Amino acid sequence: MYTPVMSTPDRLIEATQELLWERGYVGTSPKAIQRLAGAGQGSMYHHFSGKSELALAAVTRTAEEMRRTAGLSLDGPGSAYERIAAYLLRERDVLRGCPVGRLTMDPEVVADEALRAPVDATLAWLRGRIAAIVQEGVDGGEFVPGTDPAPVAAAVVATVQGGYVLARASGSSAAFDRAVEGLLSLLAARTRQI
Amino acid sequence: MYTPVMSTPDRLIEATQELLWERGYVGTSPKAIQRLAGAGQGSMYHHFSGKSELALAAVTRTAEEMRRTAGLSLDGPGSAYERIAAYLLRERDVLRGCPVGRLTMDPEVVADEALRAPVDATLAWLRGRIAAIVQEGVDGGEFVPGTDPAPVAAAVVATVQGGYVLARASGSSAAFDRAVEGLLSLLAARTRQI
DNA sequence: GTCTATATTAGGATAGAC
DNA sequence: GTCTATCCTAATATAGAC
Repeated sequence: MYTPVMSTPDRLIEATQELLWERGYVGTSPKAIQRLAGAGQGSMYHHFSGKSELALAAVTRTAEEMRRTAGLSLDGPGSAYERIAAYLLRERDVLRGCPVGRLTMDPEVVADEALRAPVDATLAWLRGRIAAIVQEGVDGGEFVPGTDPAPVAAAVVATVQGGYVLARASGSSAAFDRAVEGLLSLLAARTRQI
Repeated sequence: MYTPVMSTPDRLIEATQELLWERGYVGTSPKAIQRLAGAGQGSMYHHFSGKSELALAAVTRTAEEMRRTAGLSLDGPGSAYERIAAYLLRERDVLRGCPVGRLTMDPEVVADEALRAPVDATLAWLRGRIAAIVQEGVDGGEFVPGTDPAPVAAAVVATVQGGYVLARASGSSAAFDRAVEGLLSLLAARTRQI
């Protein structure tokens, strides 16, 4: 039977994704990547020019994956409120935080235009997608008129990103859940029965 | 005339505060601290046992300062909504992010009980203080009944922390302002004229 | 208290053999 | 493609002189 082993470049990228999520760019060393990928020094430098090139590949892939995951909730069935709630309430490994948002705290990521670009694009896409859903809700009479899509969408995304901060500070996912609960209660007050 | 020069320990702590804010624990080296503080190697190790002890002093001080700053808005004049708005809208160096919240993305901080404790305590205090203000607002008839203080407070703090993430991702403070605007618009809808 | 030496390990990569 | 050898700098201290 055919055994689909991941290629060395793929294993290296995946290991880098893991480490960037856990420790950030500054805290991730080439040696740690090699160890986690089960690849040798020479192997890594054969496939990639160095840490920064690997990081770019990893961040790009993580960003794609996040869009796909978020899309599952946002493009699902239900009213506008329900889809936003589905996004906020979906299963998460809260204490690990967001693999994309986390990178914004890394000085080297923010300083590197190429590394920051996919991070920016992903969060901008997320805000835009949620704003479009809010707009649908306003147009369909689900949200009360005067509900401004872009600010509400920014608040939704910020609540998630900030929820991770609260959870990691307290060592418990409860704080994340609380923040989401708070935002949803405020948002629910802007809906009308339709 | 008396010239109040900061003591070497104080300069070391302040330099560490700066670097932890900018680069996190993992990204901050003893050498960088010494350079920024204008202190020698031996001097630093004379006053502190090492990086971790210095970091603890710095984090503790940063946490105190954050409470004081937040208190200025939250304990100020005005209605409950106005004080929360004052907190959300106060002058900030948005692109630098939160010196306390930032630390939650650092694996070594989260792993170290002593370092995480002041971070946790500060954010918990902030949530509690805001929840108390929301409760006042409910009791005084300013917020509609059924407004649940703790979740709303968590959402407020999460919006700020997440707003920093959005701002740093986009390289502009506009995203932070948007998120705050969105949350305030939702919160305003829960107020009644009194 | 501060300085200079010294030590050990890791970070980040290049060179060339296999 | 992968491995080992080698290189240079930084990280994080300790030791002892001044």
